[in-house]
Amino acid sequence: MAPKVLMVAEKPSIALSIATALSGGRMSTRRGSTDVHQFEGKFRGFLVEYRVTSVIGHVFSIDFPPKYQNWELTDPMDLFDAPTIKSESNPKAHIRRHLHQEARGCGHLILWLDCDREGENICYEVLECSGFLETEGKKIYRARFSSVTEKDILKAMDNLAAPNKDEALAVDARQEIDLKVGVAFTRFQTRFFQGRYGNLDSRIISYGPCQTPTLGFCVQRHLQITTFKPEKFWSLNAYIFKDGYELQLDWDRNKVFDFDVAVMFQKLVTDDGILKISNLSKKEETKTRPCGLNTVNLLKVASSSLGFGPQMTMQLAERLYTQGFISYPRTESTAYPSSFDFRSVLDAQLNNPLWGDLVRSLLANGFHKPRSGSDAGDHPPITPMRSANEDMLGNDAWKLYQYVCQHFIGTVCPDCKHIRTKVEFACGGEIFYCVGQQVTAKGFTSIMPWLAISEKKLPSFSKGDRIKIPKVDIYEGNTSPPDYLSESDLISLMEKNGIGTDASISVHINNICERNYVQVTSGRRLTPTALGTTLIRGYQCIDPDLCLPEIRSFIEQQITFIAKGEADHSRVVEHCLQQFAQKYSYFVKQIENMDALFEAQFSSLAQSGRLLSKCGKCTRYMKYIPNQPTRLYCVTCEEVYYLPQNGTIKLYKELTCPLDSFELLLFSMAGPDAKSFPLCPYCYNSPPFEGIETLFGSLKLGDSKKLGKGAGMPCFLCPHPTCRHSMITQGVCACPECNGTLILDPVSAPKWRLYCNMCNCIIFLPEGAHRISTTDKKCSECDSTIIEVDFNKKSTPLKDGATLHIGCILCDELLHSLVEMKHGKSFFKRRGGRGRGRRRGRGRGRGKNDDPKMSFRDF
DNA sequence: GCAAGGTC
Repeated sequence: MAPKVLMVAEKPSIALSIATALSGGRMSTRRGSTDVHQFEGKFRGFLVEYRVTSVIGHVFSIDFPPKYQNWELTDPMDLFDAPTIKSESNPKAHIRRHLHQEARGCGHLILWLDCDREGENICYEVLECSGFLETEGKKIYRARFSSVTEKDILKAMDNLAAPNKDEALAVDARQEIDLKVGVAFTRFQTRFFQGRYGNLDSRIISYGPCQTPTLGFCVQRHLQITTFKPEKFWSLNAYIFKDGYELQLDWDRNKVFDFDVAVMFQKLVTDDGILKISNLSKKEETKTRPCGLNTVNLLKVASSSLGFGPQMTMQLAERLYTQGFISYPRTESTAYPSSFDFRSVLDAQLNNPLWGDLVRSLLANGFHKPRSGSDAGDHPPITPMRSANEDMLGNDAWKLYQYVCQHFIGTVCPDCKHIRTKVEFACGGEIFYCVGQQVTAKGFTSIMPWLAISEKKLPSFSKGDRIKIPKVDIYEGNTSPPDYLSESDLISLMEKNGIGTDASISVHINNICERNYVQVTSGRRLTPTALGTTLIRGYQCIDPDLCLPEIRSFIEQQITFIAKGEADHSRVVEHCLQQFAQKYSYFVKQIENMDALFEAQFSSLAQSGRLLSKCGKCTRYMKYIPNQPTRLYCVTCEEVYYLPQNGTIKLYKELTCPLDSFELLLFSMAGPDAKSFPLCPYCYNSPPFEGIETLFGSLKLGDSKKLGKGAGMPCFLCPHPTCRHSMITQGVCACPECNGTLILDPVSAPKWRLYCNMCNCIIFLPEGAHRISTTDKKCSECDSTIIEVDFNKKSTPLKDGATLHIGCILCDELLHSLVEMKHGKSFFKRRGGRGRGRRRGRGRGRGKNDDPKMSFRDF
């Protein structure tokens, strides 16, 4: 059997290109987590079976172990020294399993990951999954390629190298530093400010080495605008009449800031009264055609000309790419590889009704190669692939596609040529001028008309001409502040300062919008909110480094030492984290300074909200703060009680919680089939239990997510992960002892307890009860309400959907006779010896029954 | 619930 060679690319499309190039299109494709292309071919002189597949970006992502996931119990400072774990980024895709399976039986592995640091890091993720590192005799190769053309792929196959561990480690370092710094600061400031002010409407107050400097740019501009002091200025406008029309001349000094000086110059000019043409220049200028389109430029144009935000642009571009209309949309490069086939790209556009003619003439008369740009070694510039029309793509995607086409055609068009004429006039020692423009060759501007040169004709002048000045006006103006940063300006700043990458710039901008730090206003300009501004001003007064772009470049520079093999990975990480931990600790100490700014900006809880329900501690009414996060604030106790979000809240039957005397509330979820449930604000905010034995084993903190399917719905009411409170339809009935109201203990699951709010009687229900409701039946013995209990299938020997009807909680003997199941079988064994006259105990005491399952009180 | 980076 032929030896097997496995090849792994970063994304399915590259795997396909590689397989097609190496097999000449003669391969078979197997579906899997990602497609596997198989074919036979030569490798180092031997006939082998190739398998080409891919990952989908990073296989793993980094996080903290579960122990550190609880915000309440983890000091963010400890995160700097915490261990980290890597888990599959997308467990559902089963990439790890896929690679492991495909690697079986393969003696050679060729890594075709993108040729950048991230790609190098993914190489080692692939190595880990494939088991290639552990097995002796298996060969690992790294293909280095700058494009996925057949030529480049074959060249890479002839020059296989080894993966670069240092570059991979540099990425590991960045991941760990970003995680620890971001999460520590985010948790601290979120917990500090969250709920502290009434009109502070953000649930998460995040911090990150990319998003925060991005916000910093927007706020910096905002501060320039708000602190701007307009200044008066004056300028001279000279007018002449020539060839029958009036022409305004510009003043060489542009403007002066002293009115008397302006008047003096005006006098000098009017006293002279004659303009002499002192200089006349005429030269041909070139406006060069564009170079290839990269992601950043696409985002800028889409925002400024098409009105699409970066997030939307990337979504549209992604769709156009997966449908084969454009090439890969995440690229830094503006230069095409030398072997690029421009002709076939143009061929695909021949039938376009808008630019087909232009393309035809370019193909017939020869076209230019694009202006040389920069080759980042990642992917070629964004280029149209298949031809399309508006009906195929839909309005927005069509606009973006159209731009990509126009830009591409522009890159292969001639440059635009124009003649610029400048006439200079001297008068009274001052110089005035006017400029004319005449286009001689439209070049690429015919397909990109928004870049066209506007023509301006001038009358004919000759050097030495003397012209009488009819009037010289003084124009008075005010200097004006700059406008808010446009998205396009911000993208430029981010690119210039190395914030984010082609793939992540849009995410950072989206982040600061979603976190309510900035708002997109007309013309896609970014206006910081009070929260955004206050945060940045806060960093500026505690530690300005925290919001400067240098914080990113510092990390990049440090990890570059690792990538170049100049420094040890763990020492660099340790050094960086030590510095950030120091910054963190200083920030925590100084947070009061930031809080002072918040206090000035936001209203205190005592000033906001309306009175809603009574506090169980001081019995006074607490305030309901409707701004997110919605919460109650007790002005007397100065305590905050968070409420479930995204719904409405009102008093619940004026009942109080038996555990803490807080008034119960009724929460109704939003939406058409909104559910409602009662809750106690105090219990809802109580810390969760740890180590409790549940239906699902011993429970640890942070386990609630793991319970997953089959565990039923988690509780909306309390933080207890196994509480099934949300499923209770009616949790109250009459107490058999005193006819008071029985209320479910909100934190007692899975052992439901009923409390009586009058006599403090406690009644335990059988374990596993997960839904409790009152019925309209009455106990014949004592006239108490009969309640109904549903059991979870996991917790009882009952069949699915079984229901246990329980009789009167007090009168034991009735219990037996009332037991029935929906599926016809009895849950309780029929036994003798129980009957009237048994002890009618109350409370927690364990009864002496033959069968412990028999009595509620035995649980 | 938190970062930034891949990719879909």
